[in-house]
Amino acid sequence: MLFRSKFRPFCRFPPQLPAPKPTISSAAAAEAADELFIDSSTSKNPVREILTLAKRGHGPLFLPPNRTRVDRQSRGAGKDGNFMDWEVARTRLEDARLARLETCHALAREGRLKEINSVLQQMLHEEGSGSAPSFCELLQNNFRDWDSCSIVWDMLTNIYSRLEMIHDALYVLSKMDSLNMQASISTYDSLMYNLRHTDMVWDIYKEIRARGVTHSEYTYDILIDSLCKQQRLQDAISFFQDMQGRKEVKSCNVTFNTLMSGLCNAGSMEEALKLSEDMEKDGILLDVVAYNILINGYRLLGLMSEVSKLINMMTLQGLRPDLITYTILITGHCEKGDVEEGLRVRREVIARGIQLNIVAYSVLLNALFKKGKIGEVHQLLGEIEAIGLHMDLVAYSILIHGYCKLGEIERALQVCQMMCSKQVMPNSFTHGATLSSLCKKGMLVEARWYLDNLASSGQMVDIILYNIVIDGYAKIGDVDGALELYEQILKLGLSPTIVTYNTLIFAFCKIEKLTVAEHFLRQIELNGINPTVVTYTTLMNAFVGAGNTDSMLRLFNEMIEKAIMPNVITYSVVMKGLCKQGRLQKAIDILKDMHISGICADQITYNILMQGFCEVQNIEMAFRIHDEMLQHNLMPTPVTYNLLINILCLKGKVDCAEKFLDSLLDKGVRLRKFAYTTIVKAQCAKGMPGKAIMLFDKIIRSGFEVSIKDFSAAINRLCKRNFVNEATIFLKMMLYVGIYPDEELCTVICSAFIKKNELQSLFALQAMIVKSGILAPDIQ
DNA sequence: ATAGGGTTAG
Repeated sequence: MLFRSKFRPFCRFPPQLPAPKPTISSAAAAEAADELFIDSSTSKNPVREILTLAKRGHGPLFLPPNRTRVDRQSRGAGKDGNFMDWEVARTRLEDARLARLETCHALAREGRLKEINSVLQQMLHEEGSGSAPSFCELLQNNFRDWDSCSIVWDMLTNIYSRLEMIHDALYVLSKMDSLNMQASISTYDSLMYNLRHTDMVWDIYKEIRARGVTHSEYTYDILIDSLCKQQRLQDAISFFQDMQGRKEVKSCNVTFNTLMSGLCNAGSMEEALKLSEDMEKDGILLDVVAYNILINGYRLLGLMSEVSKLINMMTLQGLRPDLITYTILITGHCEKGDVEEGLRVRREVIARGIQLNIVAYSVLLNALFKKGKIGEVHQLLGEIEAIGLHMDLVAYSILIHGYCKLGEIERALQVCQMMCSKQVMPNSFTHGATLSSLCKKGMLVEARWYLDNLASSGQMVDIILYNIVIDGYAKIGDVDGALELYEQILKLGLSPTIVTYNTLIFAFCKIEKLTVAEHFLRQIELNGINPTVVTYTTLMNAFVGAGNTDSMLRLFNEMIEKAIMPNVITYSVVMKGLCKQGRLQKAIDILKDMHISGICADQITYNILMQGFCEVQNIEMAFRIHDEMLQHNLMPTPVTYNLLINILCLKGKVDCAEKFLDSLLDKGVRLRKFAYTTIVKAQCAKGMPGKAIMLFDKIIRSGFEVSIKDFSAAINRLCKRNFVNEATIFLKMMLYVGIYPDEELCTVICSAFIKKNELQSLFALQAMIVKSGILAPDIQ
């Protein structure tokens, strides 16, 4: 390095020009580099800090290592043979187990159930799943004659079930059966609860009845909830009605509400309403909880008018809507994108003397983040603090996610540290935020490292975290990375979801391996996994990108045949393909189809259609589409304006373009730099240098970051048309903002000076070139 | 028994 700086070689290597003095663009590049850790020694990058903290293992993003498995250590030591041989280790382990089981039996004799509970929980947690057979053997061989043994067996089943080691629980249960021991109702309840998504629940219930075990206050609720979860709505209703008919138990509100909740969450409002009417006919009135369940059902369906109707109805019945009612209402408004209305309800609730809790605030915070209303986020946070509400895991996760999405990773880190200091520990949701922002920045090495660290430190990693990182690989076109992580998922025994598969299909599309992508679709179908609208839309879009509209239409027909409903994105892709083929009328027909089937076209849909018309230079249609957007209450996007301004300039209507731009600025519309520079270029090309200079000045003063390319585009066009003085003004503006011309641009300007015989300017420029070191020493 | 947070396609 030292050698090279002292003795520059006399040849043109390296072939690039030396780096210019600090300029706007290089400063931006430095910032970008900083963000991307290129300069790792000096950067004080917040993401790096997160990672460093995480690396230390006790950083705020990682749970303390309290999940280490005690037995692993002793087994490892035994295998190494350093301290004792394997046989000794095994014996010690078994001794320890026996000692603990003995403790349990002794405690059982004294009825100290809570203590048995904690001993067993600790032990089963350490042993993990698959340990039931060895425990059964120990119990059978060593504790047969203890009078308290059936309590221990029952609790063993119970704890396995509660720790979600369901196979072990069922194993112990079957052993109990063979030893003529009876499980308790709370164990049966727990088993039913953990098997609520399967039809085994019914088998367990039958066993309870066959054995004459008395049900608990939860048994029927668990059963009804389970039947609803398995979409056996009619069975759930019949069971409830039977139960009432038998008068075996007084049908209490809780059981009825459980059924209502199951029906509403299974999307069956009709059944729920019918049931509630039947109940009212029998003189049983709905309580606030029942109303809330129904109201939430309507919210889930997006039917806010029905929500309001029910709130009125409950008020007429003399029931007072509670905080949960209002939270559902606020959530509904926020989901519709109307945070203002959500905030209005909040004011109303407070005026009625009801204090919002952290759940209601979380809903509002999440919605405000999604709208980017950071000022109001901080206002609400201030309110939360003033009231003295404590932030919980969900609230913190919303903050972390929100800040990450806005790119404010420092803030996210601060929140993370804050929550850890308050003993609120991050979970999978929280980690997802960090992982997505790392992936979004293209920092896949870091994301992967972070994910692997979470997995190896025994923390909860779920399929969504893997999906996030697989998508990160897909987005940068690293299919190998994506596939390798996919294999990892399978090795870990996690089940990939359709999102995983869609993401992998996207990865193949991204690197233009469309045959492979479609083959992958066929493979997942063969494995009994149903593709979704996203699967098809991803592939269809890739075919459009490859210029293969026919294949796109083939897939579109295929999804229709399979009754997979296309959405606004699917239709937009179809329109894009048709536009590419020049079938513009057909594209408009699709837009009409969308309206008929009740799918609202959005800005991107219109932009695609507009682009189609711009490509054939049909200004009238382009503007008609713009008007239609406004008629549909859709705010055009920067892309819309870029398209319109570009088409005006392309057709030589430069003044028109400038007037349009001014009218937009008057309306307070934010435009991208492209809209301005398009007009500047057209003005330069059309011989309107004065206007170009004025507009360019406006660009700079509006705070846009201008690049050498923007200047070159103007100067090249001006020089070509002999506007040398005006080109010089651009050059001066350029130097003023700290950008130096490159070799190519210098050549253009010098040639123009020579052509016009402006030698004085030529010399001045050459002097500047030498002074600033724009050109390499050997050609000066 | 009722309310809040994370992943994919234009």
